[in-house]
Amino acid sequence: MAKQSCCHKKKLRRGLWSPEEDEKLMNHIAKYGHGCWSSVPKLAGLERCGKSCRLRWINYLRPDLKRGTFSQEEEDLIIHLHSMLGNKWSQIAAQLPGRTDNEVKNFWNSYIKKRLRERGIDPATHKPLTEAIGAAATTSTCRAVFGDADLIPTTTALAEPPMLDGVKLPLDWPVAGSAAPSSLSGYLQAGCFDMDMDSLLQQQQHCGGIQQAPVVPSASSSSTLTSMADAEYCGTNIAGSNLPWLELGQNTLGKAGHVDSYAGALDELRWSEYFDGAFQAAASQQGALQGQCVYGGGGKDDVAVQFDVHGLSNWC
DNA sequence: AATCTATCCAACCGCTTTTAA
DNA sequence: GTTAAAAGCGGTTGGATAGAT
Repeated sequence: MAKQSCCHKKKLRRGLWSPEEDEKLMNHIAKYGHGCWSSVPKLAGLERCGKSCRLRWINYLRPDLKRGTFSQEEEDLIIHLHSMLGNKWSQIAAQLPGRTDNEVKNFWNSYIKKRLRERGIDPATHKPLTEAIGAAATTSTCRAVFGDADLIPTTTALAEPPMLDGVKLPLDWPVAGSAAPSSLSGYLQAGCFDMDMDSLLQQQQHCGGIQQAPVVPSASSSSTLTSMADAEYCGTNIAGSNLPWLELGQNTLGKAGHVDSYAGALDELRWSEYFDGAFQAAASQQGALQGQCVYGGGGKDDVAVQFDVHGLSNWC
Protein backbone atom coordinates (compact mmCIF):
# COMPACT_ATOMS: atom_id res chain seq x y z
CA MET A 1 0.00 0.00 0.00
CA ALA A 2 1.30 3.38 -0.99
CA LYS A 3 2.52 5.70 1.68
CA GLN A 4 0.09 8.53 2.30
CA SER A 5 1.22 12.12 2.12
CA CYS A 6 1.11 14.48 5.07
CA CYS A 7 -2.01 16.08 3.56
CA HIS A 8 -3.75 12.72 3.49
CA LYS A 9 -2.76 11.90 7.04
CA LYS A 10 -4.15 15.13 8.39
CA LYS A 11 -7.13 15.19 6.04
CA LEU A 12 -5.97 18.49 4.70
CA ARG A 13 -7.20 20.22 1.60
CA ARG A 14 -5.46 19.36 -1.65
CA GLY A 15 -5.64 20.37 -5.25
CA LEU A 16 -5.90 23.82 -6.76
CA TRP A 17 -5.75 26.85 -4.55
CA SER A 18 -8.71 29.19 -4.35
CA PRO A 19 -8.29 32.99 -4.42
CA GLU A 20 -9.38 33.05 -0.78
CA GLU A 21 -6.64 30.65 0.21
CA ASP A 22 -4.10 32.66 -1.74
CA GLU A 23 -5.18 35.83 -0.03
CA LYS A 24 -4.91 34.22 3.40
CA LEU A 25 -1.44 32.98 2.64
CA MET A 26 -0.26 36.27 1.19
CA ASN A 27 -1.72 38.25 4.06
CA HIS A 28 -0.01 36.00 6.54
CA ILE A 29 3.38 36.17 4.87
CA ALA A 30 3.09 39.91 4.33
CA LYS A 31 2.51 40.38 8.04
CA TYR A 32 4.74 37.77 9.60
CA GLY A 33 6.93 36.27 6.91
CA HIS A 34 6.77 32.54 6.40
CA GLY A 35 9.01 31.56 9.30
CA CYS A 36 8.55 27.86 9.85
CA TRP A 37 6.45 26.57 6.98
CA SER A 38 4.87 23.83 9.04
CA SER A 39 3.28 26.44 11.28
CA VAL A 40 2.13 28.69 8.45
CA PRO A 41 -1.14 26.92 7.60
CA LYS A 42 -2.33 26.95 11.17
CA LEU A 43 -1.40 30.57 11.71
CA ALA A 44 -2.82 31.62 8.37
CA GLY A 45 -6.04 29.69 8.87
CA LEU A 46 -5.47 27.32 6.01
CA GLU A 47 -6.34 23.66 5.80
CA ARG A 48 -3.18 22.85 3.90
CA CYS A 49 0.10 21.30 4.84
CA GLY A 50 3.13 23.55 5.23
CA LYS A 51 4.75 21.96 2.25
CA SER A 52 1.82 22.88 0.06
CA CYS A 53 1.89 26.47 1.36
CA ARG A 54 5.59 26.73 0.68
CA LEU A 55 5.18 25.46 -2.86
CA ARG A 56 2.29 27.78 -3.55
CA TRP A 57 4.28 30.74 -2.32
CA ILE A 58 7.45 29.85 -4.17
CA ASN A 59 5.86 28.90 -7.45
CA TYR A 60 2.96 31.29 -7.67
CA LEU A 61 2.44 33.96 -5.06
CA ARG A 62 5.91 35.38 -4.59
CA PRO A 63 5.72 38.95 -5.81
CA ASP A 64 9.07 38.83 -7.55
CA LEU A 65 7.96 36.21 -10.01
CA LYS A 66 8.19 37.21 -13.62
CA ARG A 67 5.59 34.90 -15.14
CA GLY A 68 4.62 35.07 -18.77
CA THR A 69 6.37 33.47 -21.68
CA PHE A 70 10.09 32.90 -21.66
CA SER A 71 12.18 35.23 -23.77
CA GLN A 72 14.57 33.96 -26.39
CA GLU A 73 17.47 34.92 -24.12
CA GLU A 74 15.99 32.95 -21.25
CA GLU A 75 15.41 29.97 -23.50
CA ASP A 76 18.98 30.04 -24.76
CA LEU A 77 20.33 30.42 -21.26
CA ILE A 78 18.28 27.47 -20.04
CA ILE A 79 19.58 25.32 -22.87
CA HIS A 80 23.13 26.32 -22.16
CA LEU A 81 22.86 25.83 -18.41
CA HIS A 82 21.15 22.49 -18.91
CA SER A 83 24.03 21.37 -21.08
CA MET A 84 26.33 22.09 -18.14
CA LEU A 85 24.18 21.24 -15.14
CA GLY A 86 21.71 18.67 -16.39
CA ASN A 87 18.35 18.51 -14.64
CA LYS A 88 19.41 20.78 -11.81
CA TRP A 89 16.33 22.88 -12.18
CA SER A 90 16.81 24.92 -9.04
CA GLN A 91 20.34 25.85 -10.07
CA ILE A 92 19.18 26.73 -13.56
CA ALA A 93 16.28 28.74 -12.22
CA ALA A 94 18.66 30.59 -9.93
CA GLN A 95 20.24 32.09 -13.02
CA LEU A 96 16.88 33.32 -14.25
CA PRO A 97 15.53 35.99 -11.97
CA GLY A 98 11.82 35.72 -11.45
CA ARG A 99 11.60 32.15 -12.66
CA THR A 100 11.01 29.10 -10.52
CA ASP A 101 12.51 25.67 -10.85
CA ASN A 102 9.06 24.28 -11.53
CA GLU A 103 8.49 26.80 -14.28
CA VAL A 104 11.85 26.10 -15.89
CA LYS A 105 11.30 22.37 -15.61
CA ASN A 106 7.86 22.58 -17.20
CA PHE A 107 9.17 24.83 -19.94
CA TRP A 108 11.96 22.39 -20.63
CA ASN A 109 9.71 19.35 -20.70
CA SER A 110 6.91 20.90 -22.70
CA TYR A 111 8.75 23.13 -25.11
CA ILE A 112 12.54 23.09 -25.24
CA LYS A 113 12.85 19.33 -25.47
CA LYS A 114 10.60 19.32 -28.48
CA ARG A 115 12.39 22.24 -30.08
CA LEU A 116 15.77 20.58 -29.66
CA ARG A 117 14.55 17.32 -31.14
CA GLU A 118 13.13 19.21 -34.09
CA ARG A 119 16.56 20.70 -34.57
CA GLY A 120 18.10 17.24 -34.45
CA ILE A 121 19.58 17.69 -31.00
CA ASP A 122 19.21 15.17 -28.23
CA PRO A 123 17.90 17.13 -25.24
CA ALA A 124 19.52 14.73 -22.78
CA THR A 125 23.04 14.96 -24.15
CA HIS A 126 22.83 18.19 -26.18
CA LYS A 127 24.46 16.32 -29.02
CA PRO A 128 23.14 15.78 -32.52
CA LEU A 129 20.63 12.95 -32.31
CA THR A 130 22.55 10.52 -34.49
CA GLU A 131 25.76 11.13 -32.59
CA ALA A 132 23.94 10.95 -29.27
CA ILE A 133 22.52 7.55 -30.12
CA GLY A 134 25.98 6.25 -30.97
CA ALA A 135 27.56 7.87 -27.96
CA ALA A 136 24.94 6.50 -25.62
CA ALA A 137 26.15 3.03 -26.39
CA THR A 138 29.72 3.80 -25.41
CA THR A 139 29.63 6.51 -22.77
CA SER A 140 27.30 8.26 -20.42
CA THR A 141 29.26 11.49 -20.49
CA CYS A 142 27.21 14.53 -21.37
CA ARG A 143 28.79 17.18 -23.50
CA ALA A 144 27.29 20.31 -24.89
CA VAL A 145 26.31 20.30 -28.53
CA PHE A 146 27.55 23.84 -28.70
CA GLY A 147 31.09 22.55 -28.84
CA ASP A 148 33.99 23.99 -26.98
CA ALA A 149 35.23 25.86 -29.98
CA ASP A 150 31.95 27.69 -30.16
CA LEU A 151 31.59 28.31 -26.49
CA ILE A 152 35.07 28.85 -25.27
CA PRO A 153 37.70 31.04 -26.81
CA THR A 154 40.61 29.67 -24.81
CA THR A 155 40.81 26.27 -23.24
CA THR A 156 43.18 24.56 -20.90
CA ALA A 157 43.20 20.86 -20.26
CA LEU A 158 43.17 19.87 -16.60
CA ALA A 159 43.66 16.57 -14.89
CA GLU A 160 40.61 17.05 -12.69
CA PRO A 161 37.49 19.00 -13.53
CA PRO A 162 37.29 22.12 -11.38
CA MET A 163 34.30 22.62 -9.14
CA LEU A 164 32.52 25.94 -8.96
CA ASP A 165 29.51 26.46 -6.74
CA GLY A 166 29.32 22.71 -6.48
CA VAL A 167 29.22 22.29 -10.25
CA LYS A 168 31.77 20.16 -11.99
CA LEU A 169 33.03 22.06 -14.98
CA PRO A 170 34.30 20.58 -18.20
CA LEU A 171 37.91 19.48 -18.15
CA ASP A 172 38.74 22.06 -20.76
CA TRP A 173 37.10 24.83 -18.83
CA PRO A 174 37.77 28.29 -20.15
CA VAL A 175 40.58 30.44 -18.95
CA ALA A 176 40.15 34.09 -19.76
CA GLY A 177 43.33 35.77 -18.72
CA SER A 178 45.18 34.08 -15.93
CA ALA A 179 42.61 34.34 -13.19
CA ALA A 180 40.33 31.46 -12.47
CA PRO A 181 36.73 32.37 -11.69
CA SER A 182 35.70 31.71 -8.13
CA SER A 183 32.09 30.97 -8.83
CA LEU A 184 29.85 29.55 -11.48
CA SER A 185 28.69 32.99 -12.45
CA GLY A 186 32.31 34.01 -12.63
CA TYR A 187 32.92 31.06 -14.86
CA LEU A 188 30.11 32.10 -17.11
CA GLN A 189 31.35 35.64 -17.18
CA ALA A 190 34.98 34.93 -17.61
CA GLY A 191 34.70 32.09 -20.02
CA CYS A 192 31.50 31.74 -21.89
CA PHE A 193 30.74 35.41 -21.94
CA ASP A 194 34.24 36.07 -23.11
CA MET A 195 34.61 38.98 -20.76
CA ASP A 196 38.17 40.06 -20.37
CA MET A 197 39.09 39.64 -16.71
CA ASP A 198 41.13 42.80 -16.59
CA SER A 199 38.22 44.74 -17.93
CA LEU A 200 35.99 43.00 -15.46
CA LEU A 201 38.28 43.88 -12.59
CA GLN A 202 38.40 47.45 -13.78
CA GLN A 203 34.64 47.46 -13.90
CA GLN A 204 34.47 46.04 -10.43
CA GLN A 205 36.86 48.66 -9.14
CA HIS A 206 35.01 51.35 -10.96
CA CYS A 207 31.70 50.23 -9.61
CA GLY A 208 32.98 49.29 -6.19
CA GLY A 209 32.81 45.63 -7.05
CA ILE A 210 30.07 43.60 -8.57
CA GLN A 211 27.85 42.65 -5.71
CA GLN A 212 25.97 39.47 -5.45
CA ALA A 213 22.42 40.27 -4.60
CA PRO A 214 21.46 38.81 -1.25
CA VAL A 215 19.66 35.57 -1.64
CA VAL A 216 16.02 36.05 -0.93
CA PRO A 217 14.68 33.15 1.09
CA SER A 218 12.62 30.98 -1.16
CA ALA A 219 13.39 33.25 -4.06
CA SER A 220 15.50 32.91 -7.15
CA SER A 221 18.97 34.08 -6.45
CA SER A 222 21.26 36.37 -8.28
CA SER A 223 24.32 35.31 -10.17
CA THR A 224 24.71 35.28 -13.89
CA LEU A 225 22.06 37.67 -14.97
CA THR A 226 22.65 39.73 -11.89
CA SER A 227 26.28 40.03 -12.68
CA MET A 228 25.53 40.75 -16.27
CA ALA A 229 22.94 43.28 -15.32
CA ASP A 230 25.29 44.84 -12.85
CA ALA A 231 27.98 44.96 -15.45
CA GLU A 232 25.56 46.60 -17.81
CA TYR A 233 24.48 48.95 -15.09
CA CYS A 234 28.07 49.91 -14.55
CA GLY A 235 28.64 50.54 -18.19
CA THR A 236 30.07 47.27 -19.45
CA ASN A 237 29.04 46.84 -23.01
CA ILE A 238 27.60 43.37 -22.91
CA ALA A 239 26.17 43.96 -26.34
CA GLY A 240 29.73 43.97 -27.53
CA SER A 241 30.61 40.85 -25.64
CA ASN A 242 30.61 37.49 -27.24
CA LEU A 243 27.89 35.14 -26.05
CA PRO A 244 28.30 32.41 -28.57
CA TRP A 245 25.58 29.99 -27.61
CA LEU A 246 22.96 32.66 -27.88
CA GLU A 247 23.68 32.80 -31.56
CA LEU A 248 22.03 29.43 -31.79
CA GLY A 249 18.72 31.04 -31.02
CA GLN A 250 16.57 33.03 -33.35
CA ASN A 251 17.81 36.31 -31.99
CA THR A 252 21.34 37.15 -31.26
CA LEU A 253 22.09 39.35 -28.35
CA GLY A 254 23.01 42.16 -30.59
CA LYS A 255 19.57 42.20 -32.09
CA ALA A 256 17.24 41.21 -29.36
CA GLY A 257 17.22 44.20 -27.09
CA HIS A 258 18.89 42.09 -24.47
CA VAL A 259 20.24 45.09 -22.67
CA ASP A 260 16.72 45.95 -21.75
CA SER A 261 16.16 42.38 -20.66
CA TYR A 262 19.14 42.40 -18.37
CA ALA A 263 18.36 45.82 -17.09
CA GLY A 264 14.92 44.47 -16.39
CA ALA A 265 16.44 41.51 -14.62
CA LEU A 266 18.46 43.94 -12.56
CA ASP A 267 15.34 45.84 -11.68
CA GLU A 268 13.68 42.67 -10.58
CA LEU A 269 16.60 41.65 -8.47
CA ARG A 270 16.85 44.96 -6.79
CA TRP A 271 13.15 44.78 -6.26
CA SER A 272 13.41 41.38 -4.68
CA GLU A 273 16.22 42.56 -2.45
CA TYR A 274 13.95 45.34 -1.46
CA PHE A 275 11.23 42.88 -0.78
CA ASP A 276 13.43 40.75 1.38
CA GLY A 277 15.47 43.28 3.25
CA ALA A 278 13.01 46.03 3.73
CA PHE A 279 9.70 44.30 3.68
CA GLN A 280 8.42 45.99 6.78
CA ALA A 281 9.77 49.35 5.74
CA ALA A 282 8.22 48.96 2.36
CA ALA A 283 4.91 48.23 3.93
CA SER A 284 4.75 51.78 5.15
CA GLN A 285 5.10 53.19 1.69
CA GLN A 286 2.13 53.38 -0.57
CA GLY A 287 2.49 51.09 -3.54
CA ALA A 288 5.94 50.02 -2.54
CA LEU A 289 5.32 46.39 -3.23
CA GLN A 290 2.99 45.05 -5.79
CA GLY A 291 2.37 41.84 -7.58
CA GLN A 292 -0.12 40.09 -9.71
CA CYS A 293 -1.78 36.72 -9.67
CA VAL A 294 -3.74 35.25 -12.49
CA TYR A 295 -6.56 32.89 -11.80
CA GLY A 296 -7.54 30.53 -14.52
CA GLY A 297 -5.76 28.06 -16.67
CA GLY A 298 -3.66 30.51 -18.54
CA GLY A 299 -6.36 31.10 -21.09
CA LYS A 300 -7.94 34.26 -22.37
CA ASP A 301 -10.44 34.43 -19.54
CA ASP A 302 -7.80 34.53 -16.85
CA VAL A 303 -8.47 37.03 -14.14
CA ALA A 304 -5.53 39.15 -13.15
CA VAL A 305 -5.56 40.10 -9.51
CA GLN A 306 -3.42 42.93 -8.28
CA PHE A 307 -2.13 43.07 -4.76
CA ASP A 308 0.31 45.06 -2.77
CA VAL A 309 2.05 44.76 0.52
CA HIS A 310 -0.60 46.59 2.45
CA GLY A 311 -2.20 43.44 3.68
CA LEU A 312 -2.00 42.23 0.12
CA SER A 313 -5.68 42.73 0.06
CA ASN A 314 -6.32 45.24 -2.68
CA TRP A 315 -7.92 42.83 -5.08
CA CYS A 316 -9.30 44.26 -8.23
C1' DA B 1 -22.12 20.15 -31.57
C1' DA B 2 -19.81 16.32 -29.66
C1' DT B 3 -15.91 13.68 -28.94
C1' DC B 4 -11.13 12.71 -28.97
C1' DT B 5 -6.28 13.93 -28.48
C1' DA B 6 -2.39 16.68 -27.31
C1' DT B 7 -0.45 20.07 -24.55
C1' DC B 8 0.45 22.81 -20.62
C1' DC B 9 1.29 23.63 -15.97
C1' DA B 10 -0.05 23.60 -11.00
C1' DA B 11 0.36 20.56 -7.52
C1' DC B 12 1.68 16.31 -5.45
C1' DC B 13 4.93 12.61 -4.06
C1' DG B 14 8.80 10.80 -2.15
C1' DC B 15 13.58 11.06 -1.62
C1' DT B 16 17.72 13.63 0.02
C1' DT B 17 19.89 17.17 2.55
C1' DT B 18 20.10 20.40 6.18
C1' DT B 19 19.13 22.05 10.67
C1' DA B 20 17.92 21.91 15.42
C1' DA B 21 17.26 19.55 19.71
C1' DG C 1 26.94 11.51 17.73
C1' DT C 2 22.06 10.57 17.08
C1' DT C 3 17.54 11.52 15.83
C1' DA C 4 13.57 13.95 14.22
C1' DA C 5 11.70 17.69 11.86
C1' DA C 6 11.92 20.92 8.28
C1' DA C 7 13.32 22.37 3.90
C1' DG C 8 14.70 21.57 -0.71
C1' DC C 9 14.64 19.19 -4.91
C1' DG C 10 13.43 16.56 -9.12
C1' DG C 11 10.14 13.37 -11.11
C1' DT C 12 5.46 12.53 -11.96
C1' DT C 13 0.51 13.11 -12.15
C1' DG C 14 -3.92 14.93 -13.19
C1' DG C 15 -7.04 18.53 -14.49
C1' DA C 16 -8.04 22.24 -17.61
C1' DT C 17 -7.83 23.85 -22.07
C1' DA C 18 -7.17 24.18 -27.10
C1' DG C 19 -7.22 22.19 -31.36
C1' DA C 20 -8.42 18.46 -34.48
C1' DT C 21 -11.68 15.29 -36.24
